[in-house]
Amino acid sequence: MTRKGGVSSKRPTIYDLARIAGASPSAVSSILNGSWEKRRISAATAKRVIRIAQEQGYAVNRQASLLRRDRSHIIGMIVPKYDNRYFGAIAEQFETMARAKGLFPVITCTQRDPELEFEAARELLSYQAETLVVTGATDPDRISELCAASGVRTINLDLPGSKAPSILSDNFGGAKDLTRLILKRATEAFGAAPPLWFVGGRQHDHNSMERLRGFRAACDESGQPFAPQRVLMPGYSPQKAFAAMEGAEIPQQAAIFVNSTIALEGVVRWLNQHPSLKAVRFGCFDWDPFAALLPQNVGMTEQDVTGMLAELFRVIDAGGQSSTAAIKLPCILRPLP
Amino acid sequence: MTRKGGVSSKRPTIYDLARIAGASPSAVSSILNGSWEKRRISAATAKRVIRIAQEQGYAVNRQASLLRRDRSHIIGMIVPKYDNRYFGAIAEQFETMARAKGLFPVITCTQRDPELEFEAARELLSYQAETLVVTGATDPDRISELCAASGVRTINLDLPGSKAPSILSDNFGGAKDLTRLILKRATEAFGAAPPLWFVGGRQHDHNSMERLRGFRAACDESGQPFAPQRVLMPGYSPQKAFAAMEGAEIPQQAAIFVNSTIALEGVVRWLNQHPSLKAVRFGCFDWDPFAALLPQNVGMTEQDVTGMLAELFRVIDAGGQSSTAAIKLPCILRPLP
DNA sequence: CAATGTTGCTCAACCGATTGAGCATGGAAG
DNA sequence: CTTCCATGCTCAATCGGTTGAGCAACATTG
Repeated sequence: MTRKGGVSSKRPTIYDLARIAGASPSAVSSILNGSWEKRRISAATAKRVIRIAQEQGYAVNRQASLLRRDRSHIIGMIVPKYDNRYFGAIAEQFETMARAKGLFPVITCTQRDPELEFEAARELLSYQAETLVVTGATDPDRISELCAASGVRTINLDLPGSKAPSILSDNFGGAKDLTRLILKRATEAFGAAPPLWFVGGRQHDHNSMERLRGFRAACDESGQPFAPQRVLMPGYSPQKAFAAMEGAEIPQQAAIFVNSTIALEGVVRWLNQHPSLKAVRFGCFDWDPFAALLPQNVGMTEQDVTGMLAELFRVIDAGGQSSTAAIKLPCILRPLP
Repeated sequence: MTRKGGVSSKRPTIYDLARIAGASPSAVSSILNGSWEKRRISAATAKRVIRIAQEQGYAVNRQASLLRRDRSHIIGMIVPKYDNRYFGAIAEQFETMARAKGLFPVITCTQRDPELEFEAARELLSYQAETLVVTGATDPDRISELCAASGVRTINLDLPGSKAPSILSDNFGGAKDLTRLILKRATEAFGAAPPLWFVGGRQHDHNSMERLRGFRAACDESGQPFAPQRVLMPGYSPQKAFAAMEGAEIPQQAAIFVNSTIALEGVVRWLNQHPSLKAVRFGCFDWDPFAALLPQNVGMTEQDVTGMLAELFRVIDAGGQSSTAAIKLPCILRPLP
């Protein structure tokens, strides 16, 4: 059996199948994509072609198929990292839900690099993605503009943007609740409210700012002084959080609001190197099953990933007429024993 | 400005650009894909077309481009899960390294569902992936056969297959080292060697079998009895590990070899509900930064993800003539204080 | 001044699937 | 015996880039 100019094997096309089956390429095409009944192809021919396709190991060429069709059903997602539970869960559930909707999910991980984010968005556009979901990007509006120019919908997940619908956690409320819990537990442990640090995140990151606002609100509410020098926002990485801890002068009786499990990695590594600080209490915005078992941890804030993704697909299903207003979902506070 | 039969805006094509620039579509194409010097297009025309492309927000249609070109540069990967550090690191580093090689990585997560694995492989074939990397699949040989029929290379990562090159951790050696460490530490803690459990993984999973073999070798070597009823392999999920622990009658002085952080989630959740077992020691095959801080944890086995991926791309660069023999990489044992 | 080479492009076929239009054939109705 | 319709297909254009072949216009060489 030879195909494609005499070279044997490799990727049969509908033309190969048509020749073998003694049918026309258009018949084969419609049989394989399911439109054969509408096109009045007999069941006998359909059965024969399907058998031959199977024998030949035929797989449609999506490039050719999508070139002609009007919809690609591709939905792209940009994520900053895979290496923590939060984004891992987002990626995994996104794939599952997209597939359940008959879409083809393509996720790409952009390491919080603004240029890579933009390049990845371009690339997904080139692949004719119909929708682009942007998570944890530095400049979502730039991506939204790029996509809008090509008529591609974008939706911001877990970050706000002014040019596209955004789905967010209630970072303010979540942080306020977590701060309250930390203060309560630390006060119980130490007999009095200890100084409270805020560690992790980025100065100009919207989520970080909102969480800091919630942190501050809880401090104010309980009459705790808010000290700007105890706010450490060195960026998202365990190393940076660790380095920031080095610079902070943390007393033996202290409490820490840790902004993300990424920062928590640095914080606990540092605390572990300073056994005199065994009494220090912390709480963390974001959830991790192992971090939840650390003895100094008083509670973790779990973001409602399933809820956010359900909301995401609701917005997608609703079509283009959705507003750019942000949808906020409450977080789940998980106090620890 | 109208394009595509009078409808305004949406996705300009090279034909639109050609019309605007007063050039031919082939000139525009070669300018935008970088082959214009070879095709003797003047720098002036090139500059003009590039400017117009930018103004119009042009992005190449990969579907059309790939249809004609002979190489797609797409490299696919199948991963079972994203929600743990091991596969998170694999996915992330794979993307980074693939991009550095000028490839377009497409990762899909298949939830350890054999049918979904196969479907995902088909799908990646349809997108003209040139290479498919299979991780954690139930039946890698079935996928290898499918791909071989289309002339697509497959490479197994972290699992052995007979139909494609495989890159593996030295599960036997890693498990033997970890078991030794667990026995040593538990003996130190209890004064005598306690009964040793093996928890996690699947009965017919190659990696689990190899680790069990290493576990057993270390038991034999140190004169510890190997008790089959203390081997619990309920499958990969925290819930299953938890349930298995419920059935096991673990004494206060015991030690556990935990096969994967996924199983560890269930094990520690269970241990946490049984405070009388505070003394129980465990070690875990796979690494996690927070699990590493749990007081009962004596050590974790880190698989050499970077090394495996370096090996993977070495095999890919070497081209088709690589053998189907397995390449084994040593694991890194990380003892904990 | 003819032959030759170089520059700067354009033409048209092609990749593989999709799809609107249309063409035989056979049976039923008038 | 014609007309009409249903059935079961095939034809050919098309999607948007890519690429080998080729063509003017001009410069250079003998």
